[in-house]
Amino acid sequence: MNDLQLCEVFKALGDPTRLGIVRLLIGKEMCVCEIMDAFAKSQPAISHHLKILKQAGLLSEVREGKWIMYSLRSQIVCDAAKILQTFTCKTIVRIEPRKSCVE
Amino acid sequence: MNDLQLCEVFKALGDPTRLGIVRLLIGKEMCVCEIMDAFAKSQPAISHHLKILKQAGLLSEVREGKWIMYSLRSQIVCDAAKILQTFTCKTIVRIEPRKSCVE
DNA sequence: GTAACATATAAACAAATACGAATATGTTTA
DNA sequence: TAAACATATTCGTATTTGTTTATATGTTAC
Repeated sequence: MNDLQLCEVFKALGDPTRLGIVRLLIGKEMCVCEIMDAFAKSQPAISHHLKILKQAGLLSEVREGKWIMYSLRSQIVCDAAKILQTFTCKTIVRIEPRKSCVE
Repeated sequence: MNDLQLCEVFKALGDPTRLGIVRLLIGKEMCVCEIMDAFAKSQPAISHHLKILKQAGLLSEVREGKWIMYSLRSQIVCDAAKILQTFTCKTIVRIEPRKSCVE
């Protein structure tokens, strides 16, 4: 996953409704009407958020008759979490302001 | 960290410039002029992004003379990464569409 | 003190985003 | 076939966001 994709994942997760949808989908798949019931949002609004999550690679969908079942793509979540972990570094290397700042 | 704070962290990371700033600050602190040099952005633009990252809890700042040194708050990054990890779940629990969808 | 430097803030604006209403598409059932 | 249902798409609007220009604030050097 490159930084642009990672960024898209974070942007997708950076909305309360979408973070809620992701939480809702942990460990199970759900159809749109079920997801809708969890939020005070219109059906097109939910559809819109699902599209953004899907484009970020966070969701996959499978049609089952009348319904379209959405589920979390755990691998993507896991990848993003792992990369975020690598941002953690306990040792702070104190450096001086660069020359051009000082001169 | 509650979901709203988590959301704010993800939103902050969901911009290429800000993700770049965070990457830049891994393991070291830097002043604004140094951070500026890494991006083709104006000083106010960088200041703005730093503010958003700071508000999300991702950065801390310390003034040192003329300069203000920014550094990553690893604990916040670590917390967010851990929560994201908990979203990962290998077992998909297949459930049927709820009654009100079917009737 | 004043000048130069580092950074923040304000104002203005274009672009992106979230949303609802209306409509379209695809599926099932009768 | 038509009707009902589940979901997506389009469109218009209000809001948010990223940006630049101009200005303000705080610090150091002279």
